[in-house]
Amino acid sequence: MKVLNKETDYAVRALISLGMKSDGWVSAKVISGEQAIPYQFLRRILQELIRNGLVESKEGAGGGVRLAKEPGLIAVAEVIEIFQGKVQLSECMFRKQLCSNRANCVLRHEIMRIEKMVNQEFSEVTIGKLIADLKAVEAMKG
Amino acid sequence: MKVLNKETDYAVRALISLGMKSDGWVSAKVISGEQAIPYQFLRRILQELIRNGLVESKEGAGGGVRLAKEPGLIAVAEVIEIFQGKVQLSECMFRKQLCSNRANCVLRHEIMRIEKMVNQEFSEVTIGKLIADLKAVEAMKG
DNA sequence: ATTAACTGATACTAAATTGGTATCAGAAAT
DNA sequence: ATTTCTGATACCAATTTAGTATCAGTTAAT
Repeated sequence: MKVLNKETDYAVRALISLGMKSDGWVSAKVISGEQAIPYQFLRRILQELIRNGLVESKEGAGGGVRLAKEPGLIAVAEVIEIFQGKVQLSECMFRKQLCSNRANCVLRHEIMRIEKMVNQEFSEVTIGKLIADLKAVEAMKG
Repeated sequence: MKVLNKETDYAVRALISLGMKSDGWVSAKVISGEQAIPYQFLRRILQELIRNGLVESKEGAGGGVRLAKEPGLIAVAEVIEIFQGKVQLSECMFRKQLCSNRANCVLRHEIMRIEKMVNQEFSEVTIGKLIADLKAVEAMKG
C-alpha cells in the first residue's frame, strides 16, 4: 500500500528546496542537483505546480521558479491532490444513490472515515513545517 | 490516491459473505454470484486468503471455503497487507542508516506517522464489525 | 545580434501493476 | 463415472508509473 508516488515525493522535496531559499529565481537544474531528481521529470512536475498556483516561474536566462505562496500555506495534501488525485470518495456516495452492494457500502463507509482522517493530517503538514523539522534535525547534528 | 484495490475490496466482500453464513462450506461460485465478483478472479483471491490462514477450504463436490477464524478476529488491515503489502515504511528507517536526503527524511517521518494511524484504524475494522454495521443498515430499512 | 540559460508544451518509451481470463490436474460426493 | 469443487499456474490487455527527448520561445548578458 504505497501512499505517495514519485511525483508527489519529488514535488514536496522541490518545494522544500524552494522554501529554504529566500532569494530570487531558482532553476530546475539547481533543484534537480540538490534533490537528486531526474531533470526532465522535475521539469514536468514543476510545470504542474505552476499550473496549480503553488509555484511561479520566470522564463529566460536568470529565470527559474519560486514559491508562489508562503511555505506555511502549502499543505502536502494539496500536492497529493495535484499528482494523485483527491483521496477517493466512495462511488456509492458519489453517485448519490443507494449502493447496489451493501457489503461494499459498509466497507466504503469505513474507508471514507479513514480517508477523511488522512486528508486532515496531510493538510496540517505544510512545507513550512517540514522545513522547520528539517532545520531542527540539522541543528541537532551540529 | 486510491486506498484499496479490487483484490482487497473483493476479498473483504468475500469474507463478509462467508462471515454471514454460520453453516458449512461455501463454493467460490456462490460467493461470486452473491457479490458480483468475477469468478476466476475470486478463485485466485480466495486461494491467497487460504494461504494466509484467513480462510480454509475443502476440495471436491460439496466442498468450498469458510472462515478460518471468527469474523471479529479478522481485521481489514490484514487483508490490505496480503493484497497491497504492508503500509510502507520509509526506506531510510528500513535501512537503519542515515537518510542520504534529509528533506526526504522529514517528509517520510510525517508519512510514517500518518501511515501508522491508518494501520491502527484499519486494524480496528474487522469483518465482524462490518457485518454488524451491515445488519444495522438492513434492520433500519425494515 | 548572438549566444547561453532558462521555461512551455508535448510526445515518446519501457517496465510494472492491475484487473481479469483460461486451463489442467486432482479430490470428494453421488 | 460423472459432477462439483479446489490447487496451481500461465496468460493477457489496459493502465499507470517513472523517466527521456525534443522543439519552440523568452530573457539576460556579451
